[in-house]
Amino acid sequence: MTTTDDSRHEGAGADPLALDVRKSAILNAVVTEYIGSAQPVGSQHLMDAPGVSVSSATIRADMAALERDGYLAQPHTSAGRIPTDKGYRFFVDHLVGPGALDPVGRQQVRQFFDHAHGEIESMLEKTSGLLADLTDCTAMVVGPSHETSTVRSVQLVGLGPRLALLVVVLADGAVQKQSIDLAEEVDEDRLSDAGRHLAAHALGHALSQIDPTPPNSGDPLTDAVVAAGVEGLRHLGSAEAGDQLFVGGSSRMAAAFDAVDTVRSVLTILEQQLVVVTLLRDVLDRGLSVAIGAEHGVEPLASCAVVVMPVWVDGEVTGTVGLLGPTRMNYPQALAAARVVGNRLGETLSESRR
Amino acid sequence: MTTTDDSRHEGAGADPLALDVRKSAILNAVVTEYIGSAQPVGSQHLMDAPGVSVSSATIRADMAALERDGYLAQPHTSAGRIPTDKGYRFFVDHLVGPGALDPVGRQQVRQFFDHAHGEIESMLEKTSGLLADLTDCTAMVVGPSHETSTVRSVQLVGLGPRLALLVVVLADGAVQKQSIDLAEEVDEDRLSDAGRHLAAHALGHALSQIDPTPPNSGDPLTDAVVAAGVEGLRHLGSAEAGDQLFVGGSSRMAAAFDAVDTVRSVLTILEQQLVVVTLLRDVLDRGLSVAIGAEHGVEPLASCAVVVMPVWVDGEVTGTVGLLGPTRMNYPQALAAARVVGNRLGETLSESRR
DNA sequence: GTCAGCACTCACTACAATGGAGTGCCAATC
DNA sequence: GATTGGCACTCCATTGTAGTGAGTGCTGAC
Repeated sequence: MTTTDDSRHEGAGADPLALDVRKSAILNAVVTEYIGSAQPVGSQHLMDAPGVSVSSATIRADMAALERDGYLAQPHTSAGRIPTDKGYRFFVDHLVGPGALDPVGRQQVRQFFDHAHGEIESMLEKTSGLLADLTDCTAMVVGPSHETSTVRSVQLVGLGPRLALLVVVLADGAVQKQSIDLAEEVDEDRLSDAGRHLAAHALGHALSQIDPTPPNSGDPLTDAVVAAGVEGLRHLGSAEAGDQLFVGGSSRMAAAFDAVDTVRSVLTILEQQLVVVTLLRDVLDRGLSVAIGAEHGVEPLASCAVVVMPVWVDGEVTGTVGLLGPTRMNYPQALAAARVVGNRLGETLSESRR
Repeated sequence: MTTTDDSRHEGAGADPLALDVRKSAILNAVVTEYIGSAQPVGSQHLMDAPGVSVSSATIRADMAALERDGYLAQPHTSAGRIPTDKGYRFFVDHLVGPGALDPVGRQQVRQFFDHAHGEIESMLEKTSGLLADLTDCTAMVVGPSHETSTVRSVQLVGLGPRLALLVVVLADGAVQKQSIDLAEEVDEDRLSDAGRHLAAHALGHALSQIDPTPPNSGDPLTDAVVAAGVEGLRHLGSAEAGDQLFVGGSSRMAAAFDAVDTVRSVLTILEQQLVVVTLLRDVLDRGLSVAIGAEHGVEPLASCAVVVMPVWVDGEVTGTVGLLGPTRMNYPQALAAARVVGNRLGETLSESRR
């Protein structure tokens, strides 16, 4: 009797997230089952789940308790149970292993990154496609922020009498540009002259750490152009320039929901780069790798979950990979895929920096 | 009596697309009504349509004839009629005026292009958003092809011991890049030397018209780098490099159809840049500005129509704007919006070339 | 605490009945 | 002879009525 007493105390502990061993197993089984079938799960189906070797009646009692505690919900009286956001949260937090990618997926990832080359943008774009393929979710990839990347080359190109284009190549191979309006007419020679001064001033520095006051060259017009160029450089390195976002597999959202309205509102969100980037950053800042339902503050995504992984380049977090799917998405698979792809992406980017 | 005889002859002419004045009016009314309501249109509702001042019985007879000729279809026996692709085609081909944008839309367009500035990519991206807003369709914008644009600046930047980045600025402000694998290790000095040779060779020429055999410089290693650079340039100018496509408002497709499956297959197509660009080009090449249903060969878009307008820059067609919607889209509005936006976009791009 | 048994709930399906929008046809009319 | 009002007909959509079955909560026995 003492043993049963013990387990009962375990279940009734102060921590609202602590659960009976069996209840936990049941919850796990419900989530797993529901992720696969998208149908409410009844007590009968759970009898042969691992860690649950009791009768359906007992399971029913436990499920009723789980519902009372907010982990499960019933669409209607005579239906099975589906997990609530809280239920998914418990599932994710108490996942045993880190989850591994299936062999086929691992092969895909290896093949992709072994052949990855060329422009960074197209690689990130393709990475989002890869992630979407692996997980059947919509994938989001935020490119390395340019604040910390060092300048490899700076050039001023005249486009019109009072219009110049500032072209910057960063160490990671990213090319940024910024049009610069000139107050006065500047001839080609003086422009390239200013370009050289600008290069001398900025080369080798991170975009965000460029001294806002360049040294005087002696010629006021050149100085003005250089100053405009420095301003442009700093703007490119500032947060306003915005990180580039690549969304892949948005069509998967249409397969995930059967309500057209939901699909529409989710797609609308995905069209707003700023919202998506902010969402991913927020989740990461809160130290989470999964945000379920209402946990992220974006109203129209209430029936969605987000999986986020940082991308480490040379010991710094400079990018993000993310997945968006219905709350009943396959979390183990999604987490594994995001982790693996995020890591390999970071490695690949680190290599190309050298 | 002769007058009625005349009108009958008109309707029974050899041209299968020629129609009775009244039948034509009825068809017009059906299309207009159906575009608005998405519901099959009955004979009663057409009695007060302009150009149709006859009883419902007469309308019924005409509608039966129109169905026999393939312009209309009936979902089922006791329902109203909906237009077939052929019906839409007639509607589009016999539209009276060129159709004008509503004042609000016109204001939006004016405001947009008056404030348009900066990088060409972000402008095209925003243009696709504008078009989607104006028409409630998904908008596609294909940027100016780079084949004909002249080279304003060429630069070689070393990224690694055997990796260089070719950065090209074109006259329209587009920046292109291409990574170049070098067979041997090349130091910074020699690289910039090769860059100067490359620039001297390519500056002022259109990307596609660069002489594939640059003059010898005397130094074999430099020559090798220059040759690789020329190849890179020609690749950028070739069709393979692909035109850049911007898709805006893809969420509108979810609102247009109520079958989730349709939405998914359409979104899947929209994710394939090459397919979309090819589709737009094909339609334009066939001299059409509208392709309805099966007219474009893309199977999954069978329930969609495409509206295409060329973008003229300095007397040449270099880009495309397009709209994708259900076959029951608002053609007059879509055509007007695409025409206006395409024209203004062309003007804006032409200006920035100077 | 666990379990078999039992009554109960409620979505889902099938089926018939009804209403109505719309059609096709025909005889009368202009 | 084109047009029209009248009329029978068709068939979708809606409603109502069981019947079915999956699933639940409860209870008393072990």
